[in-house]
Amino acid sequence: MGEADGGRAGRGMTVGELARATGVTVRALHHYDRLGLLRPARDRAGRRRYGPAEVRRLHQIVALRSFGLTLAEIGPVLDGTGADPRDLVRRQLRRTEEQLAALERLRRALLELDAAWPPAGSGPAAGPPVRQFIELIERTTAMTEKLTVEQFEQMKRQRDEATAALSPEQLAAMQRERAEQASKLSPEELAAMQERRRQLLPDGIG
Amino acid sequence: MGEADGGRAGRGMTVGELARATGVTVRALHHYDRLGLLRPARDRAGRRRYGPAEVRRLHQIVALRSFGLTLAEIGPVLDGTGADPRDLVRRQLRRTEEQLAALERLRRALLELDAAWPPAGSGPAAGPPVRQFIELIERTTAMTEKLTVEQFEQMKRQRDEATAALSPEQLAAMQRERAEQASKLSPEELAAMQERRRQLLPDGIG
DNA sequence: TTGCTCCTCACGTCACGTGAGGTGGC
DNA sequence: TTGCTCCTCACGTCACGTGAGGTGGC
Repeated sequence: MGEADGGRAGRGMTVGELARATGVTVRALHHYDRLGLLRPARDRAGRRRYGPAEVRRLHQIVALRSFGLTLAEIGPVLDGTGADPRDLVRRQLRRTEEQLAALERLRRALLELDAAWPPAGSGPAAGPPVRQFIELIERTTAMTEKLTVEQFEQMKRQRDEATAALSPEQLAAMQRERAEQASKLSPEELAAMQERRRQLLPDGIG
Repeated sequence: MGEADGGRAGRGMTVGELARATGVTVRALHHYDRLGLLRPARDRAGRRRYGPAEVRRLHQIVALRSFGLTLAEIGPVLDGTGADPRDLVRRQLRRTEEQLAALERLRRALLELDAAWPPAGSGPAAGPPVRQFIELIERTTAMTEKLTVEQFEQMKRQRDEATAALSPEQLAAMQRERAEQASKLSPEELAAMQERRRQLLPDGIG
């Protein structure tokens, strides 16, 4: 037995066959081979031949990768020489939750930005949208350091100029949008934003 | 005027100074320079000198980066030659929400995995934790393709072997954990999991 | 002989980190 | 003269994608 299959399958699948069967690209399989993560046998012509054991290992690799492990972590785990898998799972969980928290902050900031946008139909008098965009971001973003007095004055001047260029209708629309945006935030979030702004003011102002 | 400041500040800040002032690393500033994103003047010795305009631009870069824009996107935006910023914000929002959805699926999977863990105090008879880990993952993971009959038989055999190696107490504990895990899922999620498993079965089985 | 698959370099991606080796101003 | 900061290469990161140029089996 072992030759009853015609000899071809007995030597295992080629990269292309395995790639088609699993959805993992040929290049990825080359990559895993080079890393020593998944080393198939070679036929006389030097081509990779994947047997059942390698196929199984590939499925494991794909599974572990889908759980967010790096390739460097996967090798030791599969060989049983890595850390306690349960710790690994919990570490992954912590990593994931940190990323989730960061993404949720980003999402909230983008929503704020979108909501604070000047009204759409305000015409060409609204000025170049790019400048408004930048200013909006500078106003929305929490800067890491306290503003200098000059920076503060400059921002004020620019804001005043921008405001002066708006029609009364636009001003009203902006105020409405701001109020609407504020209504979406919890009291705690509102307080946090105001505190953030306060802390950005140079000493002796506000 | 312009020389009243002593000449030094008049030529702007050095990279090191700017780095210390903003928290952006010297290497990053070099990087932005090379990309053409933030090109300071040079003094006679060839050193970078950042004036107020460059400092301001840096703040804008940092702000846009914090919103998830790539450096390649930031340049055009700041120069006003990019796409409509509002579209950009909304695209970012969509990207972010997709990433959030993916991370939430991952989190849920990791929680399932952690909850399905064999009891801790079950002693050395529980077998090498790594093997259990792998099996657990193979059972938990949604594979992309239908299992072959042989794969299915192999999985069954392995599961039976693993089960046979467990003490009655361990078996009971595992069943309890599974029930507990199931109770955390909504009826829809449970149905989806069962459907997923059904679809993995080879034709003619189950 | 023509396709098809396979092979091995080797550069590119993204936003820098991290030396390596050398120079100029206080 | 000693530090300190600055400079420009240039490789490394992470998991491959994407050609480039060549070979072997049906």
